[in-house]
Amino acid sequence: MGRRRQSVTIKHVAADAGVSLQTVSRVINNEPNVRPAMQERVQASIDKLGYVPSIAAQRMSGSRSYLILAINDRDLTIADWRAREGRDWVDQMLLGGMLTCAQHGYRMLIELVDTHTDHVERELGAAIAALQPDGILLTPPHSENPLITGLLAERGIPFARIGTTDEGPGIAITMGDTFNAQLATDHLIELGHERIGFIAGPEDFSLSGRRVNGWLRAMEAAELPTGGLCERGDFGFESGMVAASKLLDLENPPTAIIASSDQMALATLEIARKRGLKVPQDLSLVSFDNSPIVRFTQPPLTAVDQPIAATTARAVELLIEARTKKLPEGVISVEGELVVRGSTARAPSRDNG
Amino acid sequence: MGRRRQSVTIKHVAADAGVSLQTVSRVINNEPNVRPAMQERVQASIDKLGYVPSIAAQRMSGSRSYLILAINDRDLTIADWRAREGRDWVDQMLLGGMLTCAQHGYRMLIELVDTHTDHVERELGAAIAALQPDGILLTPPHSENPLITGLLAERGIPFARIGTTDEGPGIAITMGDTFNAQLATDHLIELGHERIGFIAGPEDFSLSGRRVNGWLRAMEAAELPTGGLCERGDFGFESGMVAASKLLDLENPPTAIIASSDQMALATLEIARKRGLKVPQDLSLVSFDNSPIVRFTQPPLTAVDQPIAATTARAVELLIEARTKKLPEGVISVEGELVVRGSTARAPSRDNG
DNA sequence: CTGAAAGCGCTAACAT
DNA sequence: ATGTTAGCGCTTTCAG
Repeated sequence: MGRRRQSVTIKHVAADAGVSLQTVSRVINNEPNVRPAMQERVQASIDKLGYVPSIAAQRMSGSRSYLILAINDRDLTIADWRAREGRDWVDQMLLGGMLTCAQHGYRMLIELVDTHTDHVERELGAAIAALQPDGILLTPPHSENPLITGLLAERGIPFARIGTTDEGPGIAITMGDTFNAQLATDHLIELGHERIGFIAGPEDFSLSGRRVNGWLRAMEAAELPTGGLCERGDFGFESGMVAASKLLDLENPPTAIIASSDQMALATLEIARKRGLKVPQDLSLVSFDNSPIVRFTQPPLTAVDQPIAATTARAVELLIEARTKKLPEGVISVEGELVVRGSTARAPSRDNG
Repeated sequence: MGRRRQSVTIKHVAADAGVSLQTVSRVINNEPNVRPAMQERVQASIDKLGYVPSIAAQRMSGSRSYLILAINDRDLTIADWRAREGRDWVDQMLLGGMLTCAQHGYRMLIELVDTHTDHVERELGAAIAALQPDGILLTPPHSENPLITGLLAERGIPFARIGTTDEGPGIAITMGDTFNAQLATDHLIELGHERIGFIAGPEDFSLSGRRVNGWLRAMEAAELPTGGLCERGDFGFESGMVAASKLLDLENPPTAIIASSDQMALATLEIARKRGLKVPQDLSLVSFDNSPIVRFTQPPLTAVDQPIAATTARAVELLIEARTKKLPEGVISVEGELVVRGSTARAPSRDNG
């Protein structure tokens, strides 16, 4: 209704402290060329009046908007929310992103954007024009969409590409997929497993390939065979069933399986149960998301924890720093860790097989 | 870095269409007094240039900020995020709130605020001053904090109080706690249960009382006893263990228990297991959140689904309407529903007891 | 080091 | 029905 104007503005502070607007502005923004005594006097007025600058006005005058935009895929995100299966990707992003933003006086805003339509650019362009964010966080699959990265680069908006190792403009930051897969594989190798199967994710997610590489690397380092031991799924349950079946149908089936997603791990668990294979006695199983549900299965799953919060936090920091420092070149990797639960155990002794 | 100015402004559109800024503004805001032909001409220029108004500028000139602020309790929210136990309250709020906001050209922004400190007012005041939101969504326990509701009322910012029936300024909107508890109780009564225990939530959450009332009402309507059948917990697991034990220690113990939270339901399940009571054969159990985890227990729990998304969506709608229409008086209730799973069954026949 | 002036993009209020 | 003017709160010039 009635136009709500700012209750306390920079003018009030200036008047109270008996200085010019400019000096107040300098104090707010921690700029140099303010004598300590002056700085204190102004700060006292700010505190006294409870003054907080209007972000809109700051943005208007060509300064920052103090807004970081996190762009998520609309369909995937809404599907997760509706499914209510405990996938907490968004929460973890908020945990890492919001808190880091808050530390620097920024806010994080989530924006859902369709990848699959031809008006990605329009949707994104509109969000940028309306909000004028100081930085943008791109999550898969957006982080590998050249239409998007191109647009952002062109407009000169700092952005981070989460979950990709592609070269290009903006900060590339991954969750250590290769490293994490090695971690999981090494864990199984240490438990004496020699035939370790891997259920990969879909090819259009580059992280799928990196995870396969990590597994390959660890297997090769241990001089273990990999031939025929890698099947590909699409991250979903059904595809996991198919892949797990194929692996267990092998003449010489694996004694351990690493699945690239929680759903595919759940599917593997289901297939094992159907075949009378006990987990972990007969088959060890490692999941590749550490989403909440994997703790509630029987047995709870050993899982690679994707450091979503830490990665998001780091990305936000870099984005905020981008205003002053130069963005780092190359790929940044925030490594995950393995959470060992009940689904992995020593390999069954060979004579039992 | 370089001040990033709007690429296409209202000026460009005005020039392109050969009209005044004001006319463009009128078209953007769907205001009257624009001839259809003119409206079309301007819209054509807008589309052609891909113009999107700057929210900052709109807000600056005393118009809307197109921002809805959702205020959540900092400690509780962060604890949930860190625990990674699948509690998806925030996600459901986003699902209902963000999508509804988007339909109206608004954005929803989450802000974490400490309830327990003495500077609640400062924190909230700062958020308001910085963001100048058009509406605010208050979740428990903030929705019942008079310091907050008072501040908001004073500043004349439209706000919704979610999960409360308290009188006062702002829109009060509940998730049908009384109704939902009745629903759960009626379900058990229909299954032939006559002794139905209830584990209430803590007293400082008003919804705890409303849920108890729903249970009482249903029991009384069926002329069933309630004496000694209500224990109180604090929503947490431990308290659920204590409460469930007390109920099952009764001389004439209940054959069914309704727990006011998922954690307390899980605790009841655990206590039942320890005592060799089979769920649902010996004891039926209903949970009062429908958070993701209750689907992964053995057996999966029958649960009251809290319509968080629907409630948030409704609240956002009302907040946006508040600009033009008057806010509704009284309490709005968005009712939930019962999701029947494997933890409820016919009451054990009396001669077996 | 501090201040004064100009302007960001938009809309409310007032013309016409 | 359309155009003009003034100003929102702040920062960036540019002067002192």
